[in-house]
Amino acid sequence: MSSCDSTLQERLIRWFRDNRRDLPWRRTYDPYHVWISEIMLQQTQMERGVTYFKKWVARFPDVASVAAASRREILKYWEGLGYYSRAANLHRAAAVILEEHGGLVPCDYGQLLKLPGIGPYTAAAIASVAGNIDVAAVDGNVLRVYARLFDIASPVREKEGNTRIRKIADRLLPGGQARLYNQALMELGGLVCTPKNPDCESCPVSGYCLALEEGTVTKRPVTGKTRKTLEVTRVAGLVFSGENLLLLQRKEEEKLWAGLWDFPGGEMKGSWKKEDVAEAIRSTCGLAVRVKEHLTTVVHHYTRYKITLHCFHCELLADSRTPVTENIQTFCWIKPQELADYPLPAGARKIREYLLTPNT
DNA sequence: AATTCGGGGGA
DNA sequence: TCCCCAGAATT
Repeated sequence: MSSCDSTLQERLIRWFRDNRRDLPWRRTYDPYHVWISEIMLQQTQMERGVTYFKKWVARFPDVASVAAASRREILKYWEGLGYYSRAANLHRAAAVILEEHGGLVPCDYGQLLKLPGIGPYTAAAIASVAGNIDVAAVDGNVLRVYARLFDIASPVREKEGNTRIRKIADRLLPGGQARLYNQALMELGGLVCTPKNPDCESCPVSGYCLALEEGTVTKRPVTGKTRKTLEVTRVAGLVFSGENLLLLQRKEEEKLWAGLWDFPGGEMKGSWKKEDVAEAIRSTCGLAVRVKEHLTTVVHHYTRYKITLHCFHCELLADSRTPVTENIQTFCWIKPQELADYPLPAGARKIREYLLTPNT
């Protein structure tokens, strides 16, 4: 349009200066803070990320404190945030940073990329936001903003569209201002150029937006095909031996909920009865139990799964022995109140709430 | 290139 | 219900 009296970059940066959210890591841009925030914000919405970030830095003020902590405590501070491999990789990376970088998070793109859990986006984000290094950081927000600004008709998550946008991002990056410009793009995507109901009226660069001009804003970005929801049935046993409750730790090698603690049980195919629950517990940890009453059923969703988790009160049979650790990392017998000390997956957390909430 | 990994929020 | 979120690692 003809009313552009300043560049796209100037407008975005000015808008960012005036409208940016007051986020904790934006106070000093400490590389350690930026690193933690970027890992936490992967596939995670800002508000949740900020909550976890504040708790995290209060307990772990620097790289050395992360490296010195136990995996269990690391996971406890990650509990509920999901994608737990992020926490494991963060823990491993802290050891590398302590050993090879003197405990200081590097701001070099290549060095960052070598660290566990840091890919192309996160390396670029830390280098530019913490170090103001000239490198474009392309996340989901940036894909969306550029797909609209340039009316990109090819799917942004596939090679052609993705490559086009990355070239645009490299070309438009204003030298010496990567810290402000990259954040401005992402902030615009988060506050104005949102997936649904974008607020084009208050967009500082609407005069540059081809999709707005073509009337295709709601069609951009083009996304790939979606998959349908899968329903999964799981069972969990609260196995009591007197006052003590059995809790298992999942193996570090597990893909799902690695290293987290959980109740014995597992996925059930097709129909199932109490005998199947007992068998699931036996196959998990080798214990023989009597399945007593059904206690509660919790439902939770993640990605494209809908998990229905049935929970049963179980009693350890007198002739049963100690748990077998072939399929688990380890186990412990605890008082129900001590469940608060262990990092649990969402389903088990809901069972914990059920157990620890009076009158239910 | 396609899958998998959690969980919550918003429409 | 479906899609999205400051993606990375694996297959």
